[in-house]
Amino acid sequence: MPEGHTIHRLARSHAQAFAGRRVAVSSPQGRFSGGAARLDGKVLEDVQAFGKHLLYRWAGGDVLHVHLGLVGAFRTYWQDLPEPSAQTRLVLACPATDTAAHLTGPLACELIAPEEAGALRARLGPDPLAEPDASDVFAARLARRRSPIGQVLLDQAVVAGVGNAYRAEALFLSGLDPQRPAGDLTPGEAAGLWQTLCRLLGEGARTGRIHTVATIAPADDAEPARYVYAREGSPCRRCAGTIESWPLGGRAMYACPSCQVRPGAARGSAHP
DNA sequence: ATCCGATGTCAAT
DNA sequence: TTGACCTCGGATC
Repeated sequence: MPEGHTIHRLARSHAQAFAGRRVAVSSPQGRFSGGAARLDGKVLEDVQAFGKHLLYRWAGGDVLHVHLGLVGAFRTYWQDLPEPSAQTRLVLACPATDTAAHLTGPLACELIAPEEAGALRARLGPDPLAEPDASDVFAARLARRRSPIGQVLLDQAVVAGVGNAYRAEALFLSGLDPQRPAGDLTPGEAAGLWQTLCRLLGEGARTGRIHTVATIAPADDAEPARYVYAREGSPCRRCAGTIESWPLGGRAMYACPSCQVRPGAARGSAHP
C-alpha cells in the first residue's frame, strides 16, 4: 500500500532495524543477485525516504534505490523469521537480532551512484513529510500548470509522495473540483491544499493507514474510513450527494459532485 | 482453479 | 493514450 506515508514508515523502521549493523543481503528471486552479492555483509549507514523512493546508504558509498511501484511490498519481521518466497527480490537480515525485511514486486531495486541519488531527489517536487514548509514551492509549481488539479497532484515533480487515495481525499477535504485547472487555484486554495496534504500524510505516517475520516474508528472495517476514495456510488458523508468516479490522469478519480464544485460551473455531474 | 484489480511508473504509440 | 511490468488477495466460477 505504497503512498508516501508507507515509504517514510519503512525508512524509519529499516533504519531502526539495520542502520549501523552488518546486514546479510540476498535475492532469492534472483533478479538482484549481483547487487545483493555486492552489499552482503556491509554496514548499512542510513535509510532515507523522498516521496515514494527509498534510499539505503552503505559503508563504502553504494546506494540502494527501492521503489515499490503499485504492487511492491516490503515486510519487516522482528522475530520468528519466515522463509522468503520464491518471488522475494531482496532480503535484508540481521540474524543476530532476529530481524529481516523481505521485498517483493518492486518497480525498482537497484544500486545507483551517489550523484544519481542526488539527481533523483532533484527531479521530485517537495515532500510534505520531509519539507512541510515548502508550501510556496508547491504553489509555484501549481501555478504553471493548465492541467486539472486532480491530475497534477499525481505528478511527483509537483509534490512527492501523493498517490491516488490521497489526491482524492485531499481535494474533497479542500472542497476543490478535481477538474479545475491547477493554475486557477487562488494562493489561499493552494496553501490550504498543501496544509491538507501535510496533515493527511502525517497522520498516515503515524498510523500506517489512510484514514481520513476522524469520526470513524480505525478498527471499523465495515466502511472505509475515507470520504471519497473507492466509494463510487456510495452516499457522501457530508451531503445528500453520491460519490462519482471517472478516469483522470490515467487513474480513477473520486469526488462528491456537490461538495467539490468549481466556481461558476454547473452543478451535477459535469465530469468529462 | 482462474480472474481481476490495486495506494505506480515508464516506454512506446 | 495505451500497454507492460511486478505480486498477491479477494471475488468468482
